[in-house]
Amino acid sequence: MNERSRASVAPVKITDVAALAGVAPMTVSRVINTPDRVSAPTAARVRAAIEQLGYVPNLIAGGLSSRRSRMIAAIVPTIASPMFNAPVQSFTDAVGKAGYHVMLALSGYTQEHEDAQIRAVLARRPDGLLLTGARRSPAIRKLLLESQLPVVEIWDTADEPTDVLVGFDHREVGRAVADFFINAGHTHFAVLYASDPRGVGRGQAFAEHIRSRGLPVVAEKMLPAPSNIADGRNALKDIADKLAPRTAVFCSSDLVAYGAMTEARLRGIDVPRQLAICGFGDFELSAQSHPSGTTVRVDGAEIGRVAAEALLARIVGTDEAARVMVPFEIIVRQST
Amino acid sequence: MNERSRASVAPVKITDVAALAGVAPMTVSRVINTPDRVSAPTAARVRAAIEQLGYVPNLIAGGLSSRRSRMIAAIVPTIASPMFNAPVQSFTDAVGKAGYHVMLALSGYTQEHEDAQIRAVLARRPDGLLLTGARRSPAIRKLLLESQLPVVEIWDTADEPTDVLVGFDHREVGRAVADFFINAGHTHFAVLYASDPRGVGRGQAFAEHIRSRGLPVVAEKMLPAPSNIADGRNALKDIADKLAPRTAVFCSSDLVAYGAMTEARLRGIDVPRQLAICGFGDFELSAQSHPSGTTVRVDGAEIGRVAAEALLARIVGTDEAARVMVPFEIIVRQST
DNA sequence: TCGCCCCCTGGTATCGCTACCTTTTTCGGT
DNA sequence: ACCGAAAAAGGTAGCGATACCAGGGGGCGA
Repeated sequence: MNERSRASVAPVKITDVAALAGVAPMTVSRVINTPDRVSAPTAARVRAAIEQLGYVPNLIAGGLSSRRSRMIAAIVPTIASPMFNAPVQSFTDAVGKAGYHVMLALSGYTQEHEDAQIRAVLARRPDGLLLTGARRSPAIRKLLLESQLPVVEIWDTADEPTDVLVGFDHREVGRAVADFFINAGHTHFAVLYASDPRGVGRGQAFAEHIRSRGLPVVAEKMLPAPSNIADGRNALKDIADKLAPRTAVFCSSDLVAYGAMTEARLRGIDVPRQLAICGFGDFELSAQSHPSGTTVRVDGAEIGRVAAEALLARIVGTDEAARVMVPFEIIVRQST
Repeated sequence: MNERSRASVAPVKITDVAALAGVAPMTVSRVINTPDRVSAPTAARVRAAIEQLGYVPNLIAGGLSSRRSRMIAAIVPTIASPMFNAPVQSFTDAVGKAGYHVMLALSGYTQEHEDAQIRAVLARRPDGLLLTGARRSPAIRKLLLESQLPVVEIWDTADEPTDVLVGFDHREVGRAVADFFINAGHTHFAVLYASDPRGVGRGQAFAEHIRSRGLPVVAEKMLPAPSNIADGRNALKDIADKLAPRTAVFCSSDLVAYGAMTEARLRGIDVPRQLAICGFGDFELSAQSHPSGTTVRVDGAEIGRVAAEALLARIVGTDEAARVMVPFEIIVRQST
């Protein structure tokens, strides 16, 4: 053990502050945590002592004592894709205002890794947990239920969520896009989707809905998750020979859609006249590219905010588990 | 205080495991933390007990006792821009392999907020700290130095970094791009840069270098930070009437560059013949858009990895403060 | 066979803070 | 002026783990 880094970070502890201010440690604790319960002159004296000594409270000790870590763990697949940025940022901001820090863990897109991350963060005794998606392995589900930890699952829906859920139905998105294309008069359809459970949900529901109307799905292709622009370009290359005029393609993310659109134009395929493209996520790129991209918009920031509210309510214990469905919306732009 | 959420998360503690396995708590601790120091049969018995009880160690208690939180705090301006994704992901992976969790905090682009975030995370007694940029307020610098906390600053350079530094010189980038444009035969120049210190560094160094060669900077415009595609489009709109033929514009990010390129093409300005554009960051968009975008590439993942290594070395106390400069590279594509 | 040393294990004392309860002080109402 | 309730402050006892030191047992060299 390294003496230097040990003794150093905060030699000043609450008893030092208390001694300097001439009060009991408990009073210093109150000044920090429940200032209302301390008289103004005492609080001022304590604050002066804190300032003078440069005291930084030790939340590890406080957490052990109070059994509250004031920390919420959030596990998302990745932050490399813009998809989860908005919810993570707004969630972080919202719980931050309530005095909680967020410990962010990245799960990739494999369940084993997510399970491992969940187990690992539980060792830090978070006061709450945000998870992406609503599919848990049985062992983890059991662990979470038994721990009675407040949990919010976002960005998906489920018949029996673990606890609180704030999301939407990806299959419904797929069907809505299918109807949108059908109503626009398209006669042939294709779908490119990432292999994560939610991308698959959107893509397969799209294809099923098309077929249930007796219409042809000329191409259905699965991409790696998370998928990017290059995946979209390559996928369009692969399916280009199957595209009839008036084909409409649904992509599981705006990046894939942008890639498909770029590749189509390079091949002389007119977008949207010969090929209509719809993405998902409403990334800035879709609004600002030319031609701009039709997409499905979900208010990620809203999801983060609502998830934070619901989880915080759950933490203080006032609310029962809630399930909030957030709307989605097809934003029609130039690519359709 | 809510009884339910209190008593629940882990009723099982180390003494329970010890009792079941018929050993002392200390031995259970050894099985978890230093398995080499426990005999195989004992370890097996303890592991069985852990399994049977579903014991999850309490890192808060362990952290208080050992004065090691096994946690590293990372503070970056934002994760909404792709800029910091790579370093954050690779840093997280690398320190994760060494058993550390990362607590990610977002500072926005204001120093006050960053200062507040630093103070807040110090209360959790991280074993190390990753900061973006190398400019600290005097109070924070003093706090960090006195705390002797291992710190790594990334993505910038400084004469006197707080501790370890892994980055590059943004002004050098600006000059390199200026030389690149000059050598390509451009006669007029423009620059669009975000108002964060590093964007300003790149942009102003570019402009100064151009002027020092006696050449004209026909437009110099500051954008909000973080800046996006729309900012790039608007900026090009604003400076369009100042653009002479053979003008070259340097943008402080690939998003701005892409926006500028999109807007230019909509206005019938030929890229790259009438207007050459260079961005910064080598986002996937630049490689995959058409025309593809010339940019400056910095290996963010490498920065994250090296920062992790250096910080971990610092934490175990073997290394002195290091300063690692990572290279950058101009990637020439179709926009120039 | 004896003794030294190392391997393994156990006991004790915190780590820094807060929950809980008790004591002291303040103050309005009559 | 007194009483009782409420506000303010203090004392004590952990929270759940690990550092540190001590002790017991077995292997190996003399």
